[in-house]
Amino acid sequence: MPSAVTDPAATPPEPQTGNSHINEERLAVYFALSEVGALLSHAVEQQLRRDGDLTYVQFQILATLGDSGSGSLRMTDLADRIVYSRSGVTYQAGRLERRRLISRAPSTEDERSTVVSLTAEGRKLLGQVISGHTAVVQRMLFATLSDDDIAVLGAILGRVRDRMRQAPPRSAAPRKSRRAGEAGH
Amino acid sequence: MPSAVTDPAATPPEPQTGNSHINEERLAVYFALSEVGALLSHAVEQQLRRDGDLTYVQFQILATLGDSGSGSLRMTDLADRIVYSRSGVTYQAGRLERRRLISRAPSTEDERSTVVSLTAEGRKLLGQVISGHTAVVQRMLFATLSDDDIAVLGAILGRVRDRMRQAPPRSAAPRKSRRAGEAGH
DNA sequence: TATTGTTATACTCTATAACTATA
DNA sequence: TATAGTTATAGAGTATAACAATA
Repeated sequence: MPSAVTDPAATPPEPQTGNSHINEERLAVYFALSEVGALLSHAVEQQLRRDGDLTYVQFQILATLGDSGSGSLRMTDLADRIVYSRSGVTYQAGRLERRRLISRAPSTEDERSTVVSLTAEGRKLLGQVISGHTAVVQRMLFATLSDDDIAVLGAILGRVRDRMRQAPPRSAAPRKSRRAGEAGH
Repeated sequence: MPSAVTDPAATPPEPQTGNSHINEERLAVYFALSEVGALLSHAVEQQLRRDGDLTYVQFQILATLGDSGSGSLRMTDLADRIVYSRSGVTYQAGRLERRRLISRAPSTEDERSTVVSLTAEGRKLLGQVISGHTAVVQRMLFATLSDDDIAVLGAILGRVRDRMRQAPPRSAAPRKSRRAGEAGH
């Protein structure tokens, strides 16, 4: 990672109160987190592709369906759960449907809606893929750590995650409102 | 995150020796790490786009050049540093060159090579963007944590990262050799 | 009128291989 | 022959808006 980030000429003009600002140690932690996240997601994506020829989003769709008791969801609800745009879900659902991993049918209750369902084939593939998924995570992430490490890591990351979820997207100027279409990365 | 991952029918058939396998707590830690990584990188990408209309890869290119004393690198060296395919770097360099943030010129030493250089404009933009970059990381990641937390987190993640770097891509069957073309996500 | 989902369009990015030129 | 870089091609994914059907 470039150390240009620590260039004094480039640091923000905030008051340096000692522990309120980025320093070398914090940068190193940030880079470590970035790299671990990137390596882990890369490994997971490789595994998903190898074991099921699935992208991460496609896996998310199958897993979300598999997780919903009935195995079925409306397109909109699916999009909301995985935080993805509707047209994006339509596109991905089209690909999964071609492979017979899901099926789509109009809802009987509300004829505007489309209900997506996991097929038997889709459920089977999901089971196969999840097993490799957990194996990768165990090998890449947990094999290195003691139970204490895991507990501490979980406590810290849980706190950061909760804070991030609340954090407004900007310091000032709250956005008009969050639109579904913005969600798709 | 779907709990289908914890479905007993889907767990790998490994011996459950107590601390060698994924359990609920570990899954929660994995999900927290994934979510923190995703939220952080999403926030960083938003910031880069907002403050400089740059993608992360483009920022990496500028930062890597800015970090190299001279502000210049060969295309191949640049590709190696940011772990990206050559044709991908050619494509991104084309975009950055159109915006006059970098320039390309044939090398005088080896006429096969192209030397990429940060322009004054590119250096200026880099400085502007980095300041927002560190601010985002401070706000999203470190504002929540004590100095102790940061130290512990750094120690654990550093260990995981070192291990991940060594880890062979598969359990068995080592690949023929790592090709540059594979690196570009 | 609002909502659900699809489609059309255009653009970005990636992967692969072919290609030019220099060494 | 090998290396450096570009280009051509095709495909995946995304964002936007327009659209038809239903509520």
